[in-house]
Amino acid sequence: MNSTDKATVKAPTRRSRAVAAKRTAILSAALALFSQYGVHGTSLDKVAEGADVSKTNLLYYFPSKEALYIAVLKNILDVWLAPLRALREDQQPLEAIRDYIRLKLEVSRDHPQASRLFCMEMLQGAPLLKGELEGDLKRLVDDKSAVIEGWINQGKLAAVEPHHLIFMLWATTQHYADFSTQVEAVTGQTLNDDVFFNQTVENVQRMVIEGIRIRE
Amino acid sequence: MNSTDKATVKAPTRRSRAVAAKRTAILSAALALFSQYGVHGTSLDKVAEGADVSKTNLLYYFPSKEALYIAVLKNILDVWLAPLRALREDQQPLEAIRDYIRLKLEVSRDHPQASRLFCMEMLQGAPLLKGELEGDLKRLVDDKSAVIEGWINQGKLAAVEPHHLIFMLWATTQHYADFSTQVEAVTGQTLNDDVFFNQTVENVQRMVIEGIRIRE
DNA sequence: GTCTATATGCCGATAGAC
DNA sequence: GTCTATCGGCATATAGAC
Repeated sequence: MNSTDKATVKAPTRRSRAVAAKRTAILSAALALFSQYGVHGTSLDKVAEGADVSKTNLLYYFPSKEALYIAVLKNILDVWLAPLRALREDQQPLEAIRDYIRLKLEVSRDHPQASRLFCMEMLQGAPLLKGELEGDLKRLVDDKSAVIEGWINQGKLAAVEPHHLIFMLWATTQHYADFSTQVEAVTGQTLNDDVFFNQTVENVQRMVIEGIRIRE
Repeated sequence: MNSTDKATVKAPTRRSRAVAAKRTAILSAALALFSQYGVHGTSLDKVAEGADVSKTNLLYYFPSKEALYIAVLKNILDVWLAPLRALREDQQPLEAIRDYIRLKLEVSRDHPQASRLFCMEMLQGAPLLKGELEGDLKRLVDDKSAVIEGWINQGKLAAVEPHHLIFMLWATTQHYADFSTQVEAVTGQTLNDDVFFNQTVENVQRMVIEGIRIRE
């Protein structure tokens, strides 16, 4: 900590802002590289270069590569979970799910690196996130499963296992970020193309919604 | 996966069989490690140890780490694509898709490492598979899209973009292999559990099928 | 085909001046 | 906080004997 300035804690000084900016620059460069080459495939040299700082300086802000990686993961977890947090029982279920799909596809379009890094961590068994998964995430999913269960009991939704519905929502929306290379190879298009984005939103919404709608 | 080595075209001697066995042992150990730790996170030492050969010996069979990685990828591509290849227009569409989902979930259960390594490669932009993706895979997907299009034109399937339906099938089924850590953290169960496996098959089938069924 | 020994390069992290 | 210099370790790959 900076002992020369007692006001550091309250009002951010010019210096502390510069420090914060450097931290975010490093985190951003790390996310870009980790998500493409993996943690082991990325050297601190490259991260430093991407953030325009020296490697030694980087290690001043983050004491080790693992510490940096954990910081990156913590940063993106919120973005990733935000759409699910937004699900609430007082909404109309089909509208809520329609909204969720659009939101999550926006995340896939606007934060593909976060999505991919998260996926990569999961593939490896989530050694650094296992705690969060079994704690916070499980609670969140249990909570939202109860919401879905409620909708089903009110006859507003077809009887499906809530967990599997949540997995389907996750899988179908993330796919466009995580497998964007494949999507592009096959369709020749990207979510960044507005027409393709809207077509994707509508198709995913329709298939999922029709699959869980109640019919008379 | 269980394909025998074709290096010796005529009569396989005892020696050539031993050689083939070593190659597959190395490929198998490499798949297990690469899919968990990534290529960069795995040393040839560990692969050699896993295959019970010396590192120098391993490098006799595969001249470099990259050559080994490519060999592993080529091996699993077929397994991964087999279910899609099985889609044929003369089938009843809903039956065909129901079968596809079960087949692909069996792959997720029985070859999770292949699924994960494939996913990992995709996340990184598929530098070594891009050629295959834009060639063979694109042709296969175009072909199967035409099949789906045919079903739609015959009024046997709801009007959806075939590509998005294929992506949905891929995404929902692979999820249980690629994100098995998360699935297990949330549900406490695995596809290896027969009850959970069947529940998964039924739920995915129902949600997807209901989403694309034609109703009067 | 299989081994021992080793060349060679990179990378994470530390020491210490300023 | 930032720099230069460097240590120590590990990993890929090769050389050469058997």
